[in-house]
Amino acid sequence: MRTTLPKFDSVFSIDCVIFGFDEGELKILLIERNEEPFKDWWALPGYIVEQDESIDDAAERILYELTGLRGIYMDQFYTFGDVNRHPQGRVITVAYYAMIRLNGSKDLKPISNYASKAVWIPVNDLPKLAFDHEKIFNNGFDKIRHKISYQPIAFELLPEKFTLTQLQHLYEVILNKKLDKRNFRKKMFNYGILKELDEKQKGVSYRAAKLYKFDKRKYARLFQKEITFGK
Amino acid sequence: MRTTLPKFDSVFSIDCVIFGFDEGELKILLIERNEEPFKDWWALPGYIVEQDESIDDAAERILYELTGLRGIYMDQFYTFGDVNRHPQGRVITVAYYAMIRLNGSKDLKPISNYASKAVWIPVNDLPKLAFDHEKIFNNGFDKIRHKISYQPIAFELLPEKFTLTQLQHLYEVILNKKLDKRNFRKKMFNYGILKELDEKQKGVSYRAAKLYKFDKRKYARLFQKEITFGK
DNA sequence: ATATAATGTGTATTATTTACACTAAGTAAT
DNA sequence: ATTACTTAGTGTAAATAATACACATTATAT
Repeated sequence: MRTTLPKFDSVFSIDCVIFGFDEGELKILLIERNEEPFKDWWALPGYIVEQDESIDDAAERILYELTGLRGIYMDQFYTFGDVNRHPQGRVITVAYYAMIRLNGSKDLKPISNYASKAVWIPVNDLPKLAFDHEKIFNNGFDKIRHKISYQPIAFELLPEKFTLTQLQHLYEVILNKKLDKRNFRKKMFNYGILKELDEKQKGVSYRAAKLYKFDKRKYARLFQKEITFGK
Repeated sequence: MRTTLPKFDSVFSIDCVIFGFDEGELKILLIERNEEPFKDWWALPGYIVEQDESIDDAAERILYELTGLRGIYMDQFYTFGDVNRHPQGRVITVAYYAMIRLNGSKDLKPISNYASKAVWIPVNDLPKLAFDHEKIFNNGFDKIRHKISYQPIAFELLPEKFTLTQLQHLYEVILNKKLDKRNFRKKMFNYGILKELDEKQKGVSYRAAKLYKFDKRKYARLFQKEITFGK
């Protein structure tokens, strides 16, 4: 009977699907790999978990190394553990998604050296990816599509102040579906998590829309219950 | 720059929350551990993933070793990767839940030797568990509670033929909530995934209820769409 | 002033969810 | 065979949520 842990060549890594919403397009952050295997391929940002860090910490670190951002909304969504998913050995990867506010920010210079660059690429225009990263991306995209229909995570992708049209466009992009303006607004107002501001859009060449903020307190209260199954 | 995988003492394991429904109670299968650490403690069935098996395969193997069953509904739900969750080294664990039909079957003799026994224990009456297994269980329970509200996974727990009252009791136990009989039936019939049989319950000391079967084909059709967000 | 382009608003219809209580059928005991 | 018991099985009205659908308003630009 085994009383100590076995030692075989196994490691675990983190891969991140980092979503951003910019100029009406949903994008993810991809890196160009700077090391073998798949050197020079596009890939999801990810790396091996250090021995003394939790997987959540590793996910945050990787995000930080690539974007310089901390305290971002991240969720673990699935772990990929097929035997041959990594050509150099047994590597299982825990996948996270993150959502960040882009605000028209440019491509980033990664702090890490495992990536030669990091670029925002529209989800509808992704290149071939290293490893099983396409599968990981698809799985992550499905997850946020599902989640957005019962939790308004969309706010994480928008600037602090946003218009309802921007919010609707984001929903449309994620759900890949046109929505009705009046019904959409009714639904959002009914959630009661929008704070109307005394402010309007600026710099647009047409009628400026009202700006709104997201009310985190009410949000938290609303989605504690989450699941409803009446009497 | 690193070009090969690092080798430090890391392994990954699988833990399973195996649900069963028996005599109106929701239960999970626990083992009594037969090896250190936590020898003689209660724990979730789980073990280290072999080098040449995928994590999904490992989950199925572990379930098989404990129950003798194959082809059971299983879903990966979360990966736990805190640094110190295992006293002997760095072990992350990928958690799965499974649902099996109990049919009043007795406790099982495990085929494996890492467990001295395996016992069905009501979820409302769990002992202290080894490692972080309480956290894992709670997380898994939350997941099925969530999932049952949009996919009728409850059928996986019931015998092939069941009464509506049994089905309702199962929902009530999982949701921890009384449901209204008429509304519940209406809802279930509306799904259109119940096949009414020409048969009744036997061996009960009161009016026997009609038996139903679950229509897998209609189920699959119904839950392909899954998410709805109207026009 | 005028054209332009997006904002912002209401109502009727339908479907879904909820609340609620009694009769019917079979079993068991006498 | 009657009776008592226990669970099965059923309908309707009210409230809420979801859907379909079109035009006047407002700010900007010329």
